[in-house]
Amino acid sequence: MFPGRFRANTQHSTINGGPYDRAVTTDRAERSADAIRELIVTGRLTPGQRLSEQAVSETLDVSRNTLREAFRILVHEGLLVRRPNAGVAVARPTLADVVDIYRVRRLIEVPALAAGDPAHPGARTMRDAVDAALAARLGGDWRDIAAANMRFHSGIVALASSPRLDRVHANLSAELRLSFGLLGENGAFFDGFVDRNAGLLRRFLSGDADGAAADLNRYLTDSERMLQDIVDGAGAPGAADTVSP
Amino acid sequence: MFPGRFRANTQHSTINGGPYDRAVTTDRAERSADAIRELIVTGRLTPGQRLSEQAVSETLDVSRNTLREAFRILVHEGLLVRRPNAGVAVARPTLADVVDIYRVRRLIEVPALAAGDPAHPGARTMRDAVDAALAARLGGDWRDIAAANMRFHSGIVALASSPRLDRVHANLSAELRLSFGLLGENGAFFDGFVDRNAGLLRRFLSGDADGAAADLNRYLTDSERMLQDIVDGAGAPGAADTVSP
DNA sequence: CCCTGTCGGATTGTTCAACGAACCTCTACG
DNA sequence: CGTAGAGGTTCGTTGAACAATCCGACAGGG
Repeated sequence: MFPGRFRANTQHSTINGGPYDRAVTTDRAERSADAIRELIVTGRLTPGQRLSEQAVSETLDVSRNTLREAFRILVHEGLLVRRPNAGVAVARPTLADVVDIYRVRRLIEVPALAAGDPAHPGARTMRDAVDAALAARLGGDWRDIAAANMRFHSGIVALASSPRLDRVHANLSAELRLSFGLLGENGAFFDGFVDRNAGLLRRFLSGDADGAAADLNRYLTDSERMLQDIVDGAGAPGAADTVSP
Repeated sequence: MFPGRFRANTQHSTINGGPYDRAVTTDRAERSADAIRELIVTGRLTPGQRLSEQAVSETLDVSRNTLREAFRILVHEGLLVRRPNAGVAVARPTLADVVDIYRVRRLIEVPALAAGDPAHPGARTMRDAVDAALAARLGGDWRDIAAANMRFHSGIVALASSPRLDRVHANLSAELRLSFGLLGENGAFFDGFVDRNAGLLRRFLSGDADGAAADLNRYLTDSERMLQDIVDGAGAPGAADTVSP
């Protein structure tokens, strides 16, 4: 009705455009969910923080009803939790959650790698991710390293060529990054893993899938232990919630 | 001090069949989703069938907005598919879907059983499910057998004590039951598996977890092949689909 | 001082009505 | 026979409204 309504067209398809540019973006609720998910996994929303429907709907410029659909998605993914009549808040991963996430990761990733084919497109993803991680380490932003690391592991899962495994794993990654948020600036954490990933990849590409899988298993064990320590250490505050950036 | 601590968890376990009152999910959208899911997995809504927002909202006696939240959940679970500006329809599982579902099932169930402890509560679920299946076979309704069979396998997964695996597996079960809908009345399908489950369970309880896991592996292979034939036979008409009663 | 019960404001859960836009169908025309 | 329109139907999204519930402040008693 009013010009103010329209907004954020950006990549949005024009009125008609090519028939093929849709299917990816449309759908305001999904886009809102993407935006909020991004805020969560990048740590700009912290665990326990409450999200007011009105405030967020104004920020994202969508109606409350549409936003509620977005919340449904994120609650279903486990990134948000809902309390009856008290709205939603960013999930607060517990130690048990971290353990569980790693258990599932191990179950998915290790067999995928052990049975993987170095010629599979997923291997390309892994290679690119390692390169990106090496470059990011020079750049100095540990967030970039973390992102590349995640891509590396999603490449491993891709080796299985299973849409459902990809989906589940993507979800686990998001939950994990939510836990990473507790890292704060303490992300030197990842540096040691970059080389291990590179070695693992070399081994895999050379045909030693079983050896690579064994490497991965150790990696997951070590990584889990480190993350457990972090979550455990940061799990007591009790004070949380309420927006206030 | 901790009036309402948000904690990630509680997606009520849908294992229990009885619609007991218990702190009912006082959440209309979720309840609506449950109702629709039930219609889908019991075959009263057939693959490809379109769901009108207005019609369904009147049937369930909820507003269109609330129903849209329920649709979001089910789309996310893969039981409904959404076409832009054309609403939602019941998903139409393809052969690739069945293959993928079984791949993930195998990945989850076999290790869970192999590493399972006969003293775990999940074993009790398995035992009860076998008993129920044997009873249902006398009763004659193959749907009861199918339901018991599903409970048996969810018991296997429960052995792993992983909330996330439980959730994923429950979702797979729902998708599978959606495929079963194609069975029509042709469900003698399951009869042969009841005894196999019983044998598998006996083996597991006697301490031979590895042998039981091997049984399970064969079971999944056979079951998958049978289901593939069914889906293949029912999905024949060209690549294009569209409902066409 | 701390605990407890109550009250008002704020937020959520849910519904309704509305409107543009996209789709589907059926017709009329070349 | 095929195609272009017209019209109806449904979706996508919004804004407003109301009851139910929760949260925080406040007052009173131990």
